[in-house]
Amino acid sequence: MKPTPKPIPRVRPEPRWVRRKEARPEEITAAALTLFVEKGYANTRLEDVAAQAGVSKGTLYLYFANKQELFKAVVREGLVSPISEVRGMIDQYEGKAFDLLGMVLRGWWQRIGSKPVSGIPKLILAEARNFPEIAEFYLAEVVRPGLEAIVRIIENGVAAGEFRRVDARHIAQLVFAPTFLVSCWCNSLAPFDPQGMDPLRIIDEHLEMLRRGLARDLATIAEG
Amino acid sequence: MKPTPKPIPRVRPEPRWVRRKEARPEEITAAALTLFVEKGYANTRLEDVAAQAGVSKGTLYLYFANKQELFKAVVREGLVSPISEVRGMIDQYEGKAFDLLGMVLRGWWQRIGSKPVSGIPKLILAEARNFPEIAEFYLAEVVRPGLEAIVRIIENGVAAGEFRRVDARHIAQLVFAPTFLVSCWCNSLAPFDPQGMDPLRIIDEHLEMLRRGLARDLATIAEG
DNA sequence: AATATATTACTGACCGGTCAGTTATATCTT
DNA sequence: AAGATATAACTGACCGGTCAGTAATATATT
Repeated sequence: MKPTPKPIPRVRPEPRWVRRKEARPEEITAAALTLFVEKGYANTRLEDVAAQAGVSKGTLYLYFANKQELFKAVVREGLVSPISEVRGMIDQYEGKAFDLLGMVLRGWWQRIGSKPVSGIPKLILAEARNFPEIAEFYLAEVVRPGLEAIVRIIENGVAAGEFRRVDARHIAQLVFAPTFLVSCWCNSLAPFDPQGMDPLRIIDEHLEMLRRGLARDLATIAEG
Repeated sequence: MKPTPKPIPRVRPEPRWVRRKEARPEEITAAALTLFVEKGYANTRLEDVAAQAGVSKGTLYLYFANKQELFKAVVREGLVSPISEVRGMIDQYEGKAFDLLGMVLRGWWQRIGSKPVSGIPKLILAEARNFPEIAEFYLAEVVRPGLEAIVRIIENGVAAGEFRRVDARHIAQLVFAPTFLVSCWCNSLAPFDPQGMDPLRIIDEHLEMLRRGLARDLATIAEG
């Protein structure tokens, strides 16, 4: 029988953990986003979130009051910066309304659609009835401002004589529709049918349809 | 103190319940659909489903092996008849491709979009990762056939010289996008913003955009 | 009486949330 | 510079409620 090995005294024993008060919240919300998107809210175990964030379950509760608050934090964090970015882009723009539409949609894919944040709409959708507070928040902070932004682009286009006279509100919803479809697809069915959708290509086709569908002067359609 | 009233012997005591072997399954799946759509899969208690179906919890298990099977049954049942209906409509059609597009989209709203079944896409979306089997089923039985149908309409339109030369597959996805948006909206955020969306109006605007966006002969655009 | 259908009462796994205890780090003392 | 002391970040075992699923029992139907 081997003698019990005497523990080797290490000069610099690696600590079991280190203090990282600043970094924790973001790491936790990032892990939570991943798991929420993958498994849904109810099916995500906080123990797994903790593990993925490299932390213990108890630690979660040092930073978030409970599961709901963690969920809210995930949503808020995921949306704040992207929105303000797009906002900035639109406000300081001068040029053809249609080109701005193109920048917004393609920018959306680059900064949101292709990133993990794109899973948030799916989450909201699924959990809206269970979290009225979040539904309201999402409506007020994302849906309405986003729609409003597109509405203004359309109205500018109409005013400039670039677009035909349309109901800007309904058209704005149609402008959004494909991005919504894409984000939902990528975060739920795509794993089962990888080649089923080509987001960038769809956005391009969508833009072409918008160009033709919105044109006031039919002669300009051929130019594209 | 009143004497405890002697129970009145009834000639025809109403039965506490009656056998309704045939009717149960549908009633149960209908109740389940309602609750699943409202609360999500995990958050729906079978006890509540049973109550809503006017039955006790144990009875559920006479007709469905477990919660998952009930869920699958809900999805399957909700999709079988609507799909075959739309199928029939498309197969036996002769006429302008664009008009058929209009019939399909407006028919979708009448028979699906405005009905409880419209909540199913939301469910699939939310639970796809947890139910690979259902995801596959939905892809195979709904998404691909549905897309294929639209693709054929577009291709016919192109072949007939009615539409410009387009990539039918991507356009088909764009055709679907607004219906998807509408069905998700109605079943999650609409309760918090009732006037936020007017489905029929959106479909009409969408059709107008399609008419212009797909037209080969620009002269025909003005006709609409 | 026999069987199918339904109810009721129960079980046990699971997981959100808690908290007593542990360990890394900062500060004080010599 | 080297302990000694204090603080707060972190851990993980545990508790309690919830709910899917089951077993035992009752009622309807033939």
